[in-house]
Amino acid sequence: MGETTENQQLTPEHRELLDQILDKWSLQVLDQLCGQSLRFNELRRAIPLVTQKSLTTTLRRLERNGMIERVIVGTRPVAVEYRISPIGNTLQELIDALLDWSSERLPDIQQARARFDAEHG
Amino acid sequence: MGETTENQQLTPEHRELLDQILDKWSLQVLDQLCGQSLRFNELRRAIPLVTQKSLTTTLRRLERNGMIERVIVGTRPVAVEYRISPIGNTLQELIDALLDWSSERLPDIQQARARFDAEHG
DNA sequence: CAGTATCCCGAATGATACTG
DNA sequence: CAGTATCATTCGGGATACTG
Repeated sequence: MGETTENQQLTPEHRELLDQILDKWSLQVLDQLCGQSLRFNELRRAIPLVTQKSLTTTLRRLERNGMIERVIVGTRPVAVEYRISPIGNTLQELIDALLDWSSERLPDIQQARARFDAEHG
Repeated sequence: MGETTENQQLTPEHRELLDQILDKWSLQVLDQLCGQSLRFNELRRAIPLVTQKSLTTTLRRLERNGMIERVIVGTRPVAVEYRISPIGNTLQELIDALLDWSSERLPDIQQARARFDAEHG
């Protein structure tokens, strides 16, 4: 606390990365894969409103960034399991922190929204 | 560690909130307002590529969610200062943690990307 | 200065059909 | 089952012009 806390700069590179792993669907996928492996259609059922295409895109991007791992189970038809990776696991803690934060602050935020909506049209 | 860590659920309400404050422009605005008040055009100049419209939209949404405060300085023409709010300040720590995380993990992630890109087309 | 109001286009998303 | 391919659509963002 006595030190000047050295804040990181938000470079384009960081921003791009965070954009790719903190977006709407990615958060829900990572949330689902927290602690359990799931197959494509299991994920699809677990995440309301996601389309096949959006889910595929999201999974590919998360895999490309090393956040999740795609494991092919060579059964007939063929099964694919998705699970969190070691890197992704380190991100989980931060996402949990964000969820804790939003749980804690949501009442204040809803109040702020109500006040804003009342003051403006 | 001995306890089962009780993970928060990512409800639609939480997801919507995080979507509104962790998006591309919001992160950059919050980053800029960390530790200093800035005016509209100062923000605009500080954030490359942002348009007037996108900046306005972002600022309104952050204000509505109680993350920033809009202070009208009643000079002639009129000046408006934007600054981080108390709630927004609690979010700053988490954003800093995300930036630290991405700085730390970026090499691994770039390696994962290279491997993915090599294995796929 | 700090916006609002329009128009408009391209990227992202959805719907549908098909495949290893 | 786990996708890919294609087409249709929407919608956020950009460009531009105007205002308190």
